[in-house]
Amino acid sequence: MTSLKEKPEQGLPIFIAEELKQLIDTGVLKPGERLNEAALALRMGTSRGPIREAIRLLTGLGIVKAVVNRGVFVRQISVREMLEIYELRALVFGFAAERATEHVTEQHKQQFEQLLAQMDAACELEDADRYYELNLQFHSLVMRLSNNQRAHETYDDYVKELHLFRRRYFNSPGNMRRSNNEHRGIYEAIVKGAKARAKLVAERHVLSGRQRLLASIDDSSPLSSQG
Amino acid sequence: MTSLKEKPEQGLPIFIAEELKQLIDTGVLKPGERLNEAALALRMGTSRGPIREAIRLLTGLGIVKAVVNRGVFVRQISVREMLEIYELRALVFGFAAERATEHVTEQHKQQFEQLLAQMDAACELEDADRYYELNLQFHSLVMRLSNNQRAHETYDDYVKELHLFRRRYFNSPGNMRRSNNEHRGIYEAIVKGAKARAKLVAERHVLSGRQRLLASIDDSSPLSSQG
DNA sequence: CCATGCAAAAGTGTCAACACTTTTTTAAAA
DNA sequence: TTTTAAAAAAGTGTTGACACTTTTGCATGG
Repeated sequence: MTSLKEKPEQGLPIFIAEELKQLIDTGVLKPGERLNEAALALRMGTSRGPIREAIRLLTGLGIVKAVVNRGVFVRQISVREMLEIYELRALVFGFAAERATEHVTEQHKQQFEQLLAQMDAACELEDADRYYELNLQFHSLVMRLSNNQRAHETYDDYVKELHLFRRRYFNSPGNMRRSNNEHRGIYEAIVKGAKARAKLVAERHVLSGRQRLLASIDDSSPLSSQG
Repeated sequence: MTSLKEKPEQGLPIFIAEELKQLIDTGVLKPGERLNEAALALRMGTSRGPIREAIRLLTGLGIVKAVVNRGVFVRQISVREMLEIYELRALVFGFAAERATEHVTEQHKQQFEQLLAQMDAACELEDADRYYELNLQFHSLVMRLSNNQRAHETYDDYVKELHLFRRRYFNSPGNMRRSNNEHRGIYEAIVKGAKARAKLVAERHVLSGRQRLLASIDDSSPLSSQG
């Protein structure tokens, strides 16, 4: 698949780490699964050294978990952990929305309105993939307007981590429409400069996402803890 | 200094990473300084392999920054970054204080009061080291009562990261007293169950710490950005 | 048939050597 | 004296080999 046709301009281990992240994100490597160094080395066309370094990077990032003499495993997120991360994500998003009231410009308003219109269109077409992509952009715009780069990075990390929890989002058309209504509420509060309201609706938007996910797992999934 | 007299029960690279963290925390390795693999290997009594893995771990943790073919450097935090982290730290601490109102018990109250009394004593004795230690415990207790383990970890990470910024805290007796008054305010709001107030005073407590630090650097330090 | 223990296989941990890049030193030319 | 280029030194990047640990599979005995 990816045997170094592309050249690692930034260092082989970093390149491999990116590849591994992708393998994990796309579900090729599933949570709880062990990463076989020799097999990965063969696959990537390198020796085990860079593979090990890449894996250590991911360990530091919290994406995999190492057990001495037994290998590293793709991290499994417990329901409790997921709930905790959602709480923090809501907190940071609320913070950003509040701050966004201070930094939003006419240009940003146009971007917002364009995104909202496009998301409406995606709702009509029931195009979940497109909606998902636009949704990311909307959140990213809010985070950018927080004027706190670190908060933006943290938020993205939370989203990625929550991705580890469940592979695929099921956005029913109904959910998409409801979600975009919430987006409108956030946008309107931001342009009005209604700080407290922006914060509140932004927090609630994330937490309602959590609620939907939570509702969709109540019955199935044992979901071990590990950690 | 630490040439493997102690045995790495958890894996050599992890052990080395801990050592390196300590060297950085204690200022032996200063921000911006390069980590020499061969020298470290010699010092730790191992080969370069485990050293490199340890360094990758630290890279993932954001403690050092790697540049290809030129080595890794102890991370330097810019003023802007410091301010951003302080904002997030305040946010998380406020969140925890609010949640703490829901989980505080009689036993915790006793712990709080003991800590506050001990900090008062440290103020009287002008024992900054002792105060610092107790201060950490106070914050840790609040974070524990948030009932969000991840938030606790995040908070600790922020504190450690801010430590990278300036080696030594200068807590003048006046600052210590003021700080502990704020602690009392937080505690009282928590036991009263005054959520909004607990959140507010907790946030302000962190931000006033930021203000003090900021005031102490205004004149000196160029403090490059790097990144 | 199940339990126990031994041996082979698979896999991780560490190392020393070599390749390549960057930095420093040295020396010659302007 | 300053500039420039080449050689040497220092340092990072990668590899294959070997040591050690864990797992697997098989055979033996109950």
